[in-house]
Amino acid sequence: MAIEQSPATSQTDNLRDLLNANQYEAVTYTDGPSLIVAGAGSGKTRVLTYKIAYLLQNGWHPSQILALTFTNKAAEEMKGRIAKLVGEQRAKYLWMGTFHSIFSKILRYEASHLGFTSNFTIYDSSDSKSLIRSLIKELQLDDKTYKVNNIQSRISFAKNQLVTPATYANDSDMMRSDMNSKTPRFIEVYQLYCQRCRNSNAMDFDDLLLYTNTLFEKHPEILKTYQERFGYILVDEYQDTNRAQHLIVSKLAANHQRICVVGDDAQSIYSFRGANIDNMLMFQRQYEGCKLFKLEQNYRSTQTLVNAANSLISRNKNQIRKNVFSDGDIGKAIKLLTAYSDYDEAFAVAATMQESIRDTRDAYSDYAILYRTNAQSRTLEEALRKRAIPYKIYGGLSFYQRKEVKDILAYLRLIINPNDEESFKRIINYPARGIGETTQQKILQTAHTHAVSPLEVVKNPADFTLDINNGTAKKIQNFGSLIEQFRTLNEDKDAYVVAEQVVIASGIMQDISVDNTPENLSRKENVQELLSAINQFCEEKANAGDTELKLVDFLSEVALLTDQDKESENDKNRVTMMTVHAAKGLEFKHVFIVGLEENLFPSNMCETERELEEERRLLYVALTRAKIDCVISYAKSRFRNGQTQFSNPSRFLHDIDAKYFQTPYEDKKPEIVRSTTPTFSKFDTPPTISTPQRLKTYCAK
DNA sequence: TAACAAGACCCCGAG
DNA sequence: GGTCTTGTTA
Repeated sequence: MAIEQSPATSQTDNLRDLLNANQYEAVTYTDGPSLIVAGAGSGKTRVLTYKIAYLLQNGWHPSQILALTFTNKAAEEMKGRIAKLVGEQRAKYLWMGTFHSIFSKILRYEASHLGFTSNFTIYDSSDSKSLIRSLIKELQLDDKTYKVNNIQSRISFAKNQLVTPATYANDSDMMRSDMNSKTPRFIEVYQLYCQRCRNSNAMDFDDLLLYTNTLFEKHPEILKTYQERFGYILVDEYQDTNRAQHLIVSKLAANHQRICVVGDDAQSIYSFRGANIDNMLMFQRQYEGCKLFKLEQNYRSTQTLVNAANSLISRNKNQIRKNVFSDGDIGKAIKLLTAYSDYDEAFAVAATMQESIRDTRDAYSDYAILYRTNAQSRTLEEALRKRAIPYKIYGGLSFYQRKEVKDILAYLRLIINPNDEESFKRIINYPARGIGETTQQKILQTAHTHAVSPLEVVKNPADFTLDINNGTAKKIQNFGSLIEQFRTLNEDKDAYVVAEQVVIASGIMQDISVDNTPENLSRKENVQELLSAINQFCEEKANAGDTELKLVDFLSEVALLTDQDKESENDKNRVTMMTVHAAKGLEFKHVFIVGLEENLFPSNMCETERELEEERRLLYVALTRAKIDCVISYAKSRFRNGQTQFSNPSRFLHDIDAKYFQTPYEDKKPEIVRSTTPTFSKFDTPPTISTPQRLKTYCAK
C-alpha cells in the first residue's frame, strides 16, 4: 500500500499548513487530558480527524484508539476521512462509532458476565412500548393514568441517571413524586419491565449504556482490560453526553488520562434525554492539568450568519463566553417569510427555494429545510412535490420501522434469540395462522409461570398442560417447528439465505402478494430492499475477509441504524428535510428554518428558563448549519393536533438582531406568494406570550 | 377468529 | 392530520 509504506513522509507532516494555530495546538497535544471547546463550524471534525491521524503517526495502533461520536453518520464520515489520510487497512481497526454501537460490541463480548448471552436482542423504542403496554394490562393498571409514553420516558430517564428499580424503590423522593402524580405503582412496571427484558435476553437503547457501566463497575478485571486496550480516548459532542456515558468514559480514562473531548456548550440540545452539560463544564476540574483549547474561527458561514447566531445566543445567561467569528464574506441578510397558514408557509418556502435555485444554480442537495417537529414535514412535502423539487425526509418512520420490515426482522430476531418475547408476540399469528388472542395469552402466561421461553411452550404444548383444544395445539406446534426449521438453517447458511427462506416459508410473501394494491406493491419493494440490504451486508463482510456472516451481526447493526445511514444513489441530489436535532453536525449552502412560532419553536412543552435556553441553542444550531444564506419563516395559523391553532411569531425572531434581517418590503415582490392572504411585517405582532387559541376546525367531511 | 368501524390520542427531539 | 387501539359484528 503506497500510502502507508513511508511513515517519515506522511500526510500529517505539513500539519501547520493544514490547520490554524489553535487547531494545530489541539491536534498535537497528546500528553494528557484535553478539552476542545469548538464553536460552530470551527473545524471540529477536521481537528479530530487529524488528531487521530497524528496519533497513528506517532506509534499508536488503530485498535488502541477509541473514538466515540453521536451519530453513525459522524462516525462514518470521520472514518472515511481518516482512511484517506492513513489508508483503509489501518483505519478499519479503529474503535470508532456511536456510544451505542461501540458499547453493544463490548456487551456482546462480555454478555455472560451480566447474565445475558452474546446474541441478545436490542429492543427499539416500539418494542419497549409494546412491552410496557402489555405490562400495564397484566398489572391491571388504568391505562388512562399509566400512559405508555409517559412510563417509557420515565423508565428511560431513570436508566439514564443509572437508577435501577432497586435504587428507585429506596428513593423516597422518587416514590413520593409517583404518589403525587397518582402513579404509585410505576415502580412495579419498571421492575417487571427490566425482568422481562432480561428473560427475553434483550436490552433497550438505554440498557446498552447502563449495562456497560454496570459491567465496568462490577468487574474491575474486565474494566482493566479495556483500560489497557484503549490507550487514547476521543469523544465528540461531549456537551450531549449523559450520566452513564460520562461515567463509562471516565472509568476507561481513569488510569492513563489520555483523553480528549470536544464540545460546544452552545450546541447542547439533548438534555431531554438526560444529557448533562456539566459533564463538559466540569471536565477541567475532573482532570488535573487538563489543557483547554478554544476553536473560535468559523470557516463555514458568512459573517452575517455568524453574527446573527451570536446575537441570538447572547440572550442565554448560561454559557461559556466565546468569540465565534468569521472572516469570510459579509454575506446576505436573513430573509423572513410570513405566511397566513402552514399551508401558505410551505408554498412560500417552495417558491422561494425554486427562485433561489434558479439564481444560484446550486444543486438540490445544497438546500435543507429544518423544522422543530417531524409533524411539520407533511405540508412542506406537498408544496415541494407540486413544484417538482426532489426531496428526502429524514426521521419519522424509518425504513426499519415499517411493518413488513419489522415483521421479517422479528422472525430473524426470534431465530437467533429464541427468548425474544416481543418478536414472538409479533409473529406468532402473522401471517394469520389461527392463533388468537386467548391462545396467545395462555402461551405467554404458561411461559412466565414455568420460566421458559414462549417458543419452548409452543414446541411442546403437551408438556405444559395448556388448556387448548387439539386443533390449536397442532397450529402452535406447527409454528414452533417452523421457527426450529429456520434455526437449523441458520446454523450453516449465511444471513441472506436464511432471510430469503423466512420471507417465503413464513407465508409473508404470499400474504403481501394476494393483490396488487399500491400498498402491497410498496411492501414487496421494501421486503426486496431489506433482502438486498442483508445481501450487501454479507458481501461486505466477505470482502473484509470475515467468514462469519451471521445474522446476529446484521441485526445488531440494524437496530442502531437510523434513516440517515441509509442513503441510496438516487437520494444524492435532493433537498434535505429534517428536524433541527437531526441536522446537528451537518452543513448546507442554503438553509430554510420554518415554523418560527411561539409554542412550536420554542416548543409548547418548554416551561423553565433552562428549557427555553435549550430551545434557543437549538435555533442557534439551525442557523449555524447554513454556509451562504438562510431563510426563516413562520405562519400565523397552523393545523395541529387535528385543529387550527393561531400563534404568534417566535420570541426568538426578536432575539436575533434586526439588522441581520432583510427588511420585509425591501424587494418590490411581496413576501407572500398567495395574493389572497394578508401580509404581515416582522414587527406587526408583539412577541407576547399567550396561550394559543384553540378553534374547532370545520373541515369535517 | 377476522374484518371492519369508531374512537382515542397524539406531536418534541434520537440511538 | 394520521396512527394505533378498542369495540362490534358475522
